[in-house]
Amino acid sequence: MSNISSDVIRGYNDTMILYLLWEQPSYGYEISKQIKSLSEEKYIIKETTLYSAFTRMEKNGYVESFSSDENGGKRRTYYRITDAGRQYYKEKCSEWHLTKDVIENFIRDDI
Amino acid sequence: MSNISSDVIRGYNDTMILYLLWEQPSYGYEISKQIKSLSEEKYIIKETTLYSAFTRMEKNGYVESFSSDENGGKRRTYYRITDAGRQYYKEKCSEWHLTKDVIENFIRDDI
DNA sequence: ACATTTACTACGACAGTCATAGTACGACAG
DNA sequence: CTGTCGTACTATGACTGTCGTAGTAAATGT
Repeated sequence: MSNISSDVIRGYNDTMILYLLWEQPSYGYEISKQIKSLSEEKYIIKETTLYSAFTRMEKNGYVESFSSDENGGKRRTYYRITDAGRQYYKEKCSEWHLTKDVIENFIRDDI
Repeated sequence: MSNISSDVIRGYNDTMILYLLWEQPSYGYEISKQIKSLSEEKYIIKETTLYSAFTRMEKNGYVESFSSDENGGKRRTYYRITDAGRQYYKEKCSEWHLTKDVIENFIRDDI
């Protein structure tokens, strides 16, 4: 039974996160659950990977964080995608098509 | 202009190499040129990456090496895919389909 | 009341890639 | 016959993203 290896997805975690932030800000735990459900449980991002992605992307200016000044509920750190982040996401999307085409030249379906 | 980032392909270098070894043994320089041409110049594997992949895969039993006892020409180290290597390659192929499906849930084409 | 879920943070290890550098042989041009 | 280019590697060390492990702490469920 072959599983998703993280080496494969490496470099697309950021993309997945940005996809989910595209419409509205969100925070770690929610993102992680959305990745799980959108991928039909096939990919579960590790917590450390996720949070370090946030930190990295904030440093790169792809997201910005703000605290929930709530009104009950736990304190959370929300992340909002920036324009640079949207740009980066778009680049990753077109890169994806390229990459997919390249890799598929090396995949056999007939074995 | 978006380029193939090696982070994406990371974890598929081995697969590409094994694909090329499937029919007959080959050696570093040739493999590297085949990857370049099969990918239509879109992906050029770094020499160090390639040779360290060979070493790793030999250690893992996916390939075995032998020297060309040639007959003129330069001395080369050839690699031959093993049964374990074929098995591994097949697993990577089915993993690829899974991975592709997962990632595509996070790619927008309409932006 | 106690366990589980939520929501993180810290730290260090590891693997694969990459930049850089160097070796060495053969072919071919001028 | 000398120098450059293409071939065919090896060595070393840095870097990046992921992951294992651990710990904290508030909120929610039973």
